Amino acid sequence: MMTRGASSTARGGETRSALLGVAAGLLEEGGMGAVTLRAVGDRAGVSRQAPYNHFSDKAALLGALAARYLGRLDEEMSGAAGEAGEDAFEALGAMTVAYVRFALESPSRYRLIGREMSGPRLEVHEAARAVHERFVRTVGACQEAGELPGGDPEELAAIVFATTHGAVELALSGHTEEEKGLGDPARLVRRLLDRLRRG
Amino acid sequence: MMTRGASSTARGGETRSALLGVAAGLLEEGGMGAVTLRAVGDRAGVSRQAPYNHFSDKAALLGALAARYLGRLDEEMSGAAGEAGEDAFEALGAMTVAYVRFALESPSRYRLIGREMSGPRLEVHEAARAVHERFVRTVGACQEAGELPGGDPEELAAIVFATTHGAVELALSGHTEEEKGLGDPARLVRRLLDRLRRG
DNA sequence: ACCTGAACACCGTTCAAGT
DNA sequence: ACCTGAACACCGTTCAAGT
Repeated sequence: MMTRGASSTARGGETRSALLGVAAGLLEEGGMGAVTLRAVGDRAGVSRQAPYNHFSDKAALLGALAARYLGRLDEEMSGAAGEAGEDAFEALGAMTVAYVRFALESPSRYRLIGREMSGPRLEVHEAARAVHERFVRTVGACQEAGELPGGDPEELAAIVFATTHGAVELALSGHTEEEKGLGDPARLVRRLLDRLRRG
Repeated sequence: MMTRGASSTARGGETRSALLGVAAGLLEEGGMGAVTLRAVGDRAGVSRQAPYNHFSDKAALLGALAARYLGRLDEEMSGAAGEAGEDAFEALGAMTVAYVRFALESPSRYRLIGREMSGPRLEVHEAARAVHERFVRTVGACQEAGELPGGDPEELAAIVFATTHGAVELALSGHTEEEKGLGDPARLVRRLLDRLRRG
């Protein structure tokens, strides 16, 4: 029994979350083009105007979705680093693997994040910042453990992150030589890390 | 005097090229959202249906535009490498600088290219291949000159290219620390090259 | 071969009105 | 506070018809 006015829909951010879930489903099933406010409303079982009660416009909904995805990415990176054990270098490697897996699991999802990252929405940038800082901390730990060369950890982390992101983009656009294993972004990043370690 | 039927518009791919030019103008002025087939037709002084006589649909026009941009990027990279002189390492650096400049000069243009690169259009992939191969050749020259460590030039080029692309993305999304100079992708790539050379 | 003008289906967004 | 239903402006695309 519910305490105040039973209703199959709405109340207390319930529909808001449902709308985001529906949008995520549409995105991962049919790509960016399938994410339509009308389709979101239909599948959520509400009217066309209803989404506007929870998001100021479509861009706001997409921003909220991207932020949610970034939160999940951060969790998965954190989990992967934890499972990798104590060695900082292995933790960094596991993080990049988790990042790559997250991206390849659903390119549409990854593209949405990329799209929103160059937008102005605050929640997106805050969520991205968490991921970025995790990279910097782990790279710093590698340097302290003597597993990566010194210098500004921000700079080294930027290089590692840029390469990871770039390698994913290369893989998603099919511009990598499969037979050489360059099609696997995780492997490419690992090669970079190995080269940096030796240097 | 024209030889066969004077006309201020059309004939022999003239309008096709004009449509592409108009689309480029709209893109660089107002971003992706401003590129509308209707707006293209209007500004080119033709009807709404006219663009369909030259492109099967909007995606085809965007693909052609991306391919044209990639051609220009390749030319600018080639020019920059030439001006850098004989040293292969300097040529590689100049190429990455040209790449970064091209991207930052017009983010909308760069984003269109990125968008189309993960699409299926052949002309886009061929144009991208030229840029990619230029990177590989120059990296190979650096290795032969002993200015970069050995190993598969494809792999090393992929790392350099991925980092360049990733650094640009970082800069465009504002996730770089300006005060440390990490906001400049060219500088970040230079740091990577220096680290690889020393290694 | 290339063009115009009208039409269709679809989308984001807003308004007026209900509870 | 949250919802529905109708409407408006805009877009990609197609059709019928002209030269």
